Amino acid sequence: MTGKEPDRREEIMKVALELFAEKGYHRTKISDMVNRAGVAQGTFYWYFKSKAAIATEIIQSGEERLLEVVSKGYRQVPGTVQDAVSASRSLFIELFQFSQDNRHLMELLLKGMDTEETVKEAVLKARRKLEEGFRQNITRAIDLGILPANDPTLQAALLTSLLEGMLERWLFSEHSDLTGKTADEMARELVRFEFFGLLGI
Amino acid sequence: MTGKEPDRREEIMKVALELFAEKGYHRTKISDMVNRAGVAQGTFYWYFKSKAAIATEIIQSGEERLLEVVSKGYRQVPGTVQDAVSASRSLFIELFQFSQDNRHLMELLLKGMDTEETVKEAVLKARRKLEEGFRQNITRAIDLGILPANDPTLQAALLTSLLEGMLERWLFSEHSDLTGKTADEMARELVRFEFFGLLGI
Amino acid sequence: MTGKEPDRREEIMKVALELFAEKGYHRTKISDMVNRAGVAQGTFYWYFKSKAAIATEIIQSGEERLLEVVSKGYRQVPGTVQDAVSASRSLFIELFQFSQDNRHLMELLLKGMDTEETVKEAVLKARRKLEEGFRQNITRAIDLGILPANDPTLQAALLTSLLEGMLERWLFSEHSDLTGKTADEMARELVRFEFFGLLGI
Amino acid sequence: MTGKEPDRREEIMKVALELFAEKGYHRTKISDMVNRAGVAQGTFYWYFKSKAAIATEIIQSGEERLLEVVSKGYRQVPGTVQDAVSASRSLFIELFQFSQDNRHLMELLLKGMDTEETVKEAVLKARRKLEEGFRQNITRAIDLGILPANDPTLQAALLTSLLEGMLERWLFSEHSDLTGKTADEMARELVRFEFFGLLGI
DNA sequence: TATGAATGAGATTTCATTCAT
DNA sequence: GATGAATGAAATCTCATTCAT
Repeated sequence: MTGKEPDRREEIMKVALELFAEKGYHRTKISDMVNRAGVAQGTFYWYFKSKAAIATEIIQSGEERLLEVVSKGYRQVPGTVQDAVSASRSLFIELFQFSQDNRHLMELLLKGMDTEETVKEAVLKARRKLEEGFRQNITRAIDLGILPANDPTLQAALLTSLLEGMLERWLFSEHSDLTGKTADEMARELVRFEFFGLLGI
Repeated sequence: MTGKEPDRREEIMKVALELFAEKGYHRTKISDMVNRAGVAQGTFYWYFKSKAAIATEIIQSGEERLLEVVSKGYRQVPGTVQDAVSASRSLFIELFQFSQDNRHLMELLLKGMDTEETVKEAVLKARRKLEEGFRQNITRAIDLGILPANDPTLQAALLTSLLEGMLERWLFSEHSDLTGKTADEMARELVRFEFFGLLGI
Repeated sequence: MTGKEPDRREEIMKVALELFAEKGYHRTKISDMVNRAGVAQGTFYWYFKSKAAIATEIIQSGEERLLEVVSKGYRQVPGTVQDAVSASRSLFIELFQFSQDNRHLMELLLKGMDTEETVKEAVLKARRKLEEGFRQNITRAIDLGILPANDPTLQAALLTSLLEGMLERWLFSEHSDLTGKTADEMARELVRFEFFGLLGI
Repeated sequence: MTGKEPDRREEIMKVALELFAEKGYHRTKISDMVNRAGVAQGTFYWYFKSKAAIATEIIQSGEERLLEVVSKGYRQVPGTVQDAVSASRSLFIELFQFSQDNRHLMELLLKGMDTEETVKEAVLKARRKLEEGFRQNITRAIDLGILPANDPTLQAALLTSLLEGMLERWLFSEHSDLTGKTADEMARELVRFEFFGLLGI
């Protein structure tokens, strides 16, 4: 009544995200969600149209928050290469931190490809938007004469690949040495490679 | 006797791989496989224990062929940076070509994460082995003084991320400009970035 | 609310027991049960984990009711042989009557040996408890000096064999002359043999 | 060629009987039989029409051998009660020994009731014939004035119940104390009860 | 809003039996 | 006689979704 009672909808979304991340989309059953949320099976369908719908909604709301981070990171206009490097570094620090705070979401975004068409679409859209953000930034840097005039779409693809792959290893791969690193360290390494490649300092 | 009679086992594996790539693991039913292969439902179970079993077997046999490409690509010993660059380039050309010729397999390897535990393990194992191949090569280049002494595990992770991400975009993303490029062009761009980063020539 | 609405769970158990008795465990399909109960296939699984589970539950609840009969029959303390004979006779009358009223249950208990391990265990447990009841009674009669001091475990085995065999013939064997007899007559004959053997009056 | 080559038919029947006894009729698959017999799946159907057919045949051939034992045991004509007791005792010794030597067969006969109709019929027929043997013997003893003139059909039923139950406990029940007894001891106890009941010496 | 019982389409798997060689 | 691959009917079970209250 006062706005303090536990918001069922939020609660269900929260546990759904947890479960999707833990077990994957297909192995998560509606019954798992409602059990963990402590509500009845029917209640789920009062709040959500279907399993695909809740997944899609989770992804979309995650996408918004993710893009916010990206857009915030691109506010300053770099003047020199050094400016661009440090701008990039702070963006990636933000991104790694966001991912750490939202690891369930990131797991869904990075692995949730074998699902119903609509869910898959939502995932792809979110990832494409991220890549598009990178592309715009690269284009601007080229326009400003900071980066050489290479194909910005391609560069964005390379950069996003790098980010996605490193996030996956950092957050989810027990077999990787990266698990122990901080968001800062990860960002630093990624940016070094981004600008200078294997031969870089 | 003639070597012409249809090998049911091979046929079912071929069809299964196609379907896994087309529709994903979960949306592929045993009935889809046997219908397309033109055999009875029971025949599937004569050859394979379960759906997870056929997927695992497909992945393992793919892993072998993939690693063969990688090991072949690492035979020459580079003397200079230029040697290393061109060795890397030919390896990646091979890898992109292999992936193009085995796009279904690659789809499974790159996207098959929401599956039964055993299948997922097989996928991860294959990808880890690939990364390990890269790591060894980088280590050797550092030992030879060709690359700066950075953490080779990290570099391998960066490199594999790059490859996996670019393969995904090149082969499966209709939204990407990359679709039109040749294996050669992809390899060339990837290697440029690999060695010189965004700032490279 | 009215106590009249059909209890699905009870209904399914009732129907299942009927079918187990009519057709045997293996020839009874889940579909038979739900068809006869007039519910959907899935409903079965709302109430029971599996076919073995419903059978086990049926047997266990039957065991309880059966043992109640036995324990009730053992209340009076016999003073003479004649007391013991008539106590035994009234117990067996109860047992034959119970069996007639629960012929389906008895069929399961007497014939349900070729089933899943868990079901078989439940059947054996019920039968062992019955035999144990007999053993205690015989022991008491020996202690009271009413019966000669022979091995009570053995005597109980002999007695239970008699009961089980005669129940099987009486209830289920169309080839037997026994079918026409009443519970009273069956008990009387059994008890005569129990105490005096073939040579008895 | 020489009559020495392993008789496939016999071999399959032997393992089938083993398996029926070990696992029950339903849990025994044709594939189990042929695996253990070391022949191909198809071979089974060269020798037997069906699973039910082999079971039926096993039971029928067992029935013959069992009845032979019974008929042999009934050759002497008793003059006194003591004669009858000792004749009965030697018959039961034979029967217990036969059962020990043919425990798989007896397991099938005593427990094989939840099977296809034809198999069930074969089992029942064998058991009925045994009971009929007892009945004839009792009738004769009554005619000779050795036993009181009670209903011989009923007496036979009681006696067969006793035998079947005790066999089951002796051969197959790990929970029973009887397992350690010899065929002789079992027969002696059974005959004591048969003639004198619980009150007997 | 909330419940939880009920549904039923459909998926996987089993296995006795057949058949071409 | 013998093989073993192939069949397909049928059974069990799952689970997203609906519905009466």
